[in-house]
Amino acid sequence: MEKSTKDKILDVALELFSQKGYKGTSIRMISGKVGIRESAIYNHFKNKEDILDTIVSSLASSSLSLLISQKPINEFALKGKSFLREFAASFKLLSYDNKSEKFFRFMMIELMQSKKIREIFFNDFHKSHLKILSQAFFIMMQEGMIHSSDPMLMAQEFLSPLFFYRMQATILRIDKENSSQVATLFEKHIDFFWEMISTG
Amino acid sequence: MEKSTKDKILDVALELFSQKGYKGTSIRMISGKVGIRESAIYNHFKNKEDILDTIVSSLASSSLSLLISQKPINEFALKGKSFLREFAASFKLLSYDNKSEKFFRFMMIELMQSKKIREIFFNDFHKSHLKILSQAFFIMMQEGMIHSSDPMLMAQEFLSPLFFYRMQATILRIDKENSSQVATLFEKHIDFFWEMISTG
DNA sequence: GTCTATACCCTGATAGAC
DNA sequence: GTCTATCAGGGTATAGAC
Repeated sequence: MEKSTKDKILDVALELFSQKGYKGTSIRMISGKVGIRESAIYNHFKNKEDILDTIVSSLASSSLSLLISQKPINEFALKGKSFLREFAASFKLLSYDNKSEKFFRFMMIELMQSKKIREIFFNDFHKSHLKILSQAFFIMMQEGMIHSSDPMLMAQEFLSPLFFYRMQATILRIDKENSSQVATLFEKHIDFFWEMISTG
Repeated sequence: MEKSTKDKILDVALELFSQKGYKGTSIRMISGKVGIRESAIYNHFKNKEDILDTIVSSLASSSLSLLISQKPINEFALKGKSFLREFAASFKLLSYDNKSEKFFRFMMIELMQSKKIREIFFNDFHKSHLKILSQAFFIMMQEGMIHSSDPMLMAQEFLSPLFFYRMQATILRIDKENSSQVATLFEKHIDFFWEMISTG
């Protein structure tokens, strides 16, 4: 199965967008890497923005929240520390998934420049994670598994390091520097956090 | 005291760089906002990159670490929670300082695109904060003020939310949305964190 | 679906008059 | 120190042949 030209364009565009941002990537560069002329791009996409929109709408909704929100949250929350471990593992895995990683890099570049990306970041990315986590912490509190506190604050406090460690790992890997030390922080975060909140 | 043309150029350039990034800002836009012709820019700076370098070298070293590393770290660390409160307050204040805020936005845009900015982020920004915090936590552990743990991990766990909350506040303010809810997170973070680590 | 050719705009930068 | 004039290069996009 050969990849269609359209898919090749999308792959190359995501690659370049994640390295140089939207404005820093030219139709010329995309077509050159795909192996066609600039004008041939316009047989597949209306214009440059159309390429971007296609990529964004296919990658915007976080695969993490989809993964978890399949079943009712109770089943997960009652697993306590294991739930947090699984959540963090999914989060960490995303930074090793090729497309997710590239989209994350692109999102970071555009976050301060594009309102559309900011909305995706908050709605699809951030809020959906906070919702799952705060619900889970609420249940854990009810069950007496963890100390009582504001579940939403706890969710923020739990999620922030995961985001920051992912960002650090991404940055280090750009320069092909060793990111294994940062990678261990994901697991250490779980141990540290659980140690602090658990009633055990 | 009138501002010199050179300073006007630097101010306008930082403003635009923080909104559109380095590549997205043209000499024409800068000169236009300053009120001179493109060519007049070159009487003050060798080229576009020279403008950037001047800005970066004047804003790179975080004012926060300078503020704190004046005195030996012991004096601060022994204050326990108050030290953390002061640290977070300085961190929060930076996001309300006009130039610091603009430089932060610029740094976020360029983090995935420029190796130079990545080095500044890690060396001037991140590592210096981690060093201060880990030293402070180490002292607090010795004094029995907080539970024993890995001081560097604790520093990472303490700093990550501060960074993430600052980033959220910055993003919200771009769209002129209400950031007061995020602003309270800085203080809540201190209470939450201290509650967890203190032996009291 | 891809090509050549072309239109037109924006970019950073320089030369030389004032 | 600022201006006008000018340049080469790269940007998006379209028309029309194959």
